[in-house]
Amino acid sequence: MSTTDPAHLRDAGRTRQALLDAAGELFTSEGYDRTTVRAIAERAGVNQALLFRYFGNKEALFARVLAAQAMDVLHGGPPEELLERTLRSILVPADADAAARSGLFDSALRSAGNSEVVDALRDELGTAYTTEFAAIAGGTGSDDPDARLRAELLLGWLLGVNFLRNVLHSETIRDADPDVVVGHVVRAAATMLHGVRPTGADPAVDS
Amino acid sequence: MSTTDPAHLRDAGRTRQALLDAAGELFTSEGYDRTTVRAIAERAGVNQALLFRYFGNKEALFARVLAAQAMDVLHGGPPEELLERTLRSILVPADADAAARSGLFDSALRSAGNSEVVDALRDELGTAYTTEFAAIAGGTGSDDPDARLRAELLLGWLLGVNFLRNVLHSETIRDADPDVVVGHVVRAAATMLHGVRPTGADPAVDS
DNA sequence: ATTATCTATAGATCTATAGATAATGC
DNA sequence: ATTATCTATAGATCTATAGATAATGC
Repeated sequence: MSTTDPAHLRDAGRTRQALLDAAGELFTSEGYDRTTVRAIAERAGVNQALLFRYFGNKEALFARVLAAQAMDVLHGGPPEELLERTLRSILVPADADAAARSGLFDSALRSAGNSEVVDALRDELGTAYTTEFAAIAGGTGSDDPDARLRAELLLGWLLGVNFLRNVLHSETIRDADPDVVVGHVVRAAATMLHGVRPTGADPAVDS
Repeated sequence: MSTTDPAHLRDAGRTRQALLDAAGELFTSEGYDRTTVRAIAERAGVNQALLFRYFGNKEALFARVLAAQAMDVLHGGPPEELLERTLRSILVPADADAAARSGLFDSALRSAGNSEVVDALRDELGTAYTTEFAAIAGGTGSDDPDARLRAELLLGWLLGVNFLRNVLHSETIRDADPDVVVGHVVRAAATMLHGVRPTGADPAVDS
């Protein structure tokens, strides 16, 4: 790892990034309130005062983390695959990146940030997701209120499944075959999104 | 209200209940961490030291609140109606009771109680819910792993929708017709729970 | 006399800042 | 000389307890 690299002992950019990474991991696993600035600095391997130097305060750092992670997921691929892609990143947080990414939800979820900054940001992210889903649900126009509703219900599902999997560490979901989980959700989502029941033609009917 | 009733100025049972009620409301709206024992006592209209006298500590009080609310929902009606019933209590928290009830989710969700007591309790409640759903999903036996998985995915959906509605205060969900929301979710859930697509016979196909 | 309630405070956090120190870049 | 980093601490919480006070029940 780069932590032991003596060539970067005094690098503002690296320190900043280390703080962002550490904050992302801790906010994800502990939630906003239980993550102390001291813990973030310790994990980042830097002095606690630097957090304030680079981000001003704890909430501003949180907002940065949230925004960065959200954009990562949203622009990780084509919209049609957003559901499956997000779901898989929730189910199989193989690498540290993926785990951090799914942390977007947890962070938003478990933080009760009352600050206007954080609230506004959270609204913005929620809207971005919903709009993306609504585009799929409603075809072209996302101005169909029902399409928007169905999109939001879907977002809710992702939030909840992620919560069960990555916060409560549900054994049932952890031990399940991701393909099976994705199958269940995608099938049910199709029912809801397109208002269509899959034509009986598909060969894989369970049991 | 009874707060002004001079006949109950010095009633241990009433004080205890007032603390439970106040704690339920605050844990729901603020989460565990942001709810201070002082705030609970103030809302209950009693001295802050009494909370410790009657419940020992903050976490024990939280566990009490969580257990009480969970049992309320689980035993609020027949199992077949659990999904719709829970969903409606999430969507239309008409009275204070219903709002408090849906708070079960929020409380569990937003608290990151690391205490073994709270963790154990949360596991227990999750299992109770999942078992109830699994019974519907898998017919008689809830030992079918896939039935259990589908049940848990459903629980996750409820968690997420409740989070959007009652924590993030989503306008889209708040303004939607509860019957429509229930319709979407129940239809999609049926697809997943019974592995069956609804026979085309039903008259209400959207648009 | 018993017990519900209140006052006052100990002790342990946690965020944030002020000011000193030391490593880099010119 | 500039700026990244560290030390030390102020100031504001928050949980929990010890001990005093006052209302009830016999």
